[in-house]
Amino acid sequence: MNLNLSAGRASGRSQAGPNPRGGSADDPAGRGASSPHPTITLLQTSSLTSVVQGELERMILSGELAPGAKLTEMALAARLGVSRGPLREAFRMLEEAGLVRTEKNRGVFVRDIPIEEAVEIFDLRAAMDELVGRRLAEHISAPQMKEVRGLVEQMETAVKAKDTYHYHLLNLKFHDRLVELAGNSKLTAIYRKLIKELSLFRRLNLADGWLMPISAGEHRGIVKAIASGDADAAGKAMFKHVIQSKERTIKNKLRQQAQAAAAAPAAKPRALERA
Amino acid sequence: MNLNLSAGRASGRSQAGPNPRGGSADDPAGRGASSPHPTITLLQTSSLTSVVQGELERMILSGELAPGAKLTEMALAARLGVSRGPLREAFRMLEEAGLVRTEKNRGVFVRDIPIEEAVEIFDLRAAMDELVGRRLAEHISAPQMKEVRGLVEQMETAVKAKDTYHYHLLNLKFHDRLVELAGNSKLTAIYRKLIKELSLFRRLNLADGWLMPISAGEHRGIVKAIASGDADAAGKAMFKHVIQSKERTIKNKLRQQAQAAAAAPAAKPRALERA
DNA sequence: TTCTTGAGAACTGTTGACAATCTCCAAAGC
DNA sequence: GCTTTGGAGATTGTCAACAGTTCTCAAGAA
Repeated sequence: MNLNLSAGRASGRSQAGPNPRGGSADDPAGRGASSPHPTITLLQTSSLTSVVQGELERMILSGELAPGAKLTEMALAARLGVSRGPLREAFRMLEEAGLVRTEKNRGVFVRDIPIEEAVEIFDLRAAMDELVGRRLAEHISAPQMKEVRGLVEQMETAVKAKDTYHYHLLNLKFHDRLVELAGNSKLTAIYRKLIKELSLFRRLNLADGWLMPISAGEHRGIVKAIASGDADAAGKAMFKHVIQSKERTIKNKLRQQAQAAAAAPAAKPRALERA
Repeated sequence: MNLNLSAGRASGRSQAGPNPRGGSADDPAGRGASSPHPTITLLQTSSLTSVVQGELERMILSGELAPGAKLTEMALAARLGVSRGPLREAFRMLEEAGLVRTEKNRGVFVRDIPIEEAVEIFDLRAAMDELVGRRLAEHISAPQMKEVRGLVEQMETAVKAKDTYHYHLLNLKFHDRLVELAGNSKLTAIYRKLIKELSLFRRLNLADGWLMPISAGEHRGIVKAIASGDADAAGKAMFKHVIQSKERTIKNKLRQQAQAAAAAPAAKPRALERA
C-alpha cells in the first residue's frame, strides 16, 4: 500500500502521517461537528485544497471513483466535509494532472484513457526509460544495485506463487525505483504522472498471470545490462521491455474488451459517453 | 458576465487591460457541433478561470511577471476584473503546470527555475527528441519534409542577418513542429510544458548571437538524418543537438551570472529565497 | 405514438464576506 | 543599544449565497 508514489506538494511539506483508512460510512448533514475523514479534521490548519486533491487522487487511482464517473461538487464537498471552493481548486489541479476532465457548465468527470493515448504513453515511457537505463548503467552504486536485485528476486518469488497482485505492486515499485535512481527529479515527476494516467487505462486488466514470467525475465535482463555498465545495452533493454509491455497490455485489453462485448452483446457498455 | 479586464479600481495606476483574447489556443472541450458564431463558442467553452489562466500564463511567459514575483490575489483580481475565486483556480492550474509555486498563507510566486532543474529538463528533452528523430525518420511525409526544410532555410537567413530574435522564434517553432510531426500528442503536450518551464530559466539569455551558426548547422544535420530514413542516426542527431544546446545554454548562463555578480559585488543577489 | 415545449429541480460559475494567519513597525524591557 | 512584544494592517484560506445554465420529466400537439 505504501508505494512511494505520493505526489509531494511543491510548497511546504508533504503531509506525512498515518495512512487514511476510511470507511466512509457517515453521511454528513452538519458541518464542523465531526468530519467523515480523520485526515481532514487533523489538518484543518493545513490547506484543505491539497488534502482534498490528495484524497481525490487516491479515490481515483484506487478505482473508488471509476473512469467516466461524474464528480458532483456538492456531493463530494459534503462527503469530504469541505466547501466547494477548495474542491474546485483541487479539480483544477487534477485536471492539469490529466486525471479528470472538465466540461463547462456540466461538471467534472474521471478521465477515461483511450487505447490510443495509452499507446502514446507507453511509447513516451519507453524513451524515458531508455534514458533511465543508460544513466543507471553509468552511475548506479553497489548498494543500489543490491536493492534493485532484491526487488527482482521478490518478483520472481511472486511469480512462483502466482501472486499477481503483489507482482503488480512490485513491478510498479521496481520501475519507479529505477527511475528515481536515475537522479533526474523532473524525469521522475513526469514518469509518475504518466503511470497515474496509465492506471486509469489498466484498471480492468492488472491481473493476468501468464504474462508474469515473461515480464520477470525481462527484468532480470535489465538488471544484468545495468550491472554490466553498458549504457547502450541497458537503455535498449529498458526500451524494449516497455515496448513489449505495451504490446502485451494492449493485446490483453483488446482481448478483454472483445470478451466483454461477446458476453453482453445488447447491454449498453458505457452509458456516459458523449461523442 | 463582464469580461472587462480593465483596471477599474483606484489601486495603483489605471492601465488599459491587455486584450484577453488570443492567448493560448487550448480548447479541450471541443463540442461536436459547429456553432454559427465564434463568439458563442467562446462563451460556451471559456470560463473565467480558463481565461485568467491563459492570461497569467501569457504574462509569465512574456516576462511581464518575472520569476520570483509575488502574485497578490486582490491586486491581480482587480487588474483582471474578476473575483478571487477564478483567480485562485487558475493559480492551482499554473502550479501544477510548474509555472508558479505556492506557499501556504504567504502567497503565490512566479517560479524561478534553478540551473540544476534546467539541466534535468534538457536531459529529459534530449531523450524525448531522440524518440522524435527516430519516428520522423520512419514516418515523415514529403510535404512535411519540405516544410521542415523551409524552417531551416528561414533560420539560416536569420543567421546571415544576425537576427537573434527571429532566430530564437524560428528555433522554437522548428523543434515544436518536429515534435508535433512525430504524431504522439502526449509527447507533444509534455514537450511544450517543458519548454514553458525552460523559458523561465532562459529569460535572461535568449539572445546570444555567436551561437546561432553552430545551432543552425546542427539543424541541417538533423534534417539530413531524418531525410535519410536512418532512424538511429536521426535519433542520435536530435539527442546530441539538445545536449549540446544544453551545454551552450548553461555555459552562457553561468557566464552571465558571473558578469552580473562582478558588476554588482555587494548587492544582495536574491533576497526572496527561503529554504 | 412520438415529438415538442416549458416549468421546476439540480448543478455549476461567480462573487462577496468572514476567519485565520502573516507582516510590519513602534513601544517597552533588558 | 539591542531584543522582545503587542497590536494594526494586509493578505490568504474558507465558506455561504446569488446568478446563470443544463437536465428532467410531464403535459400538450401533430
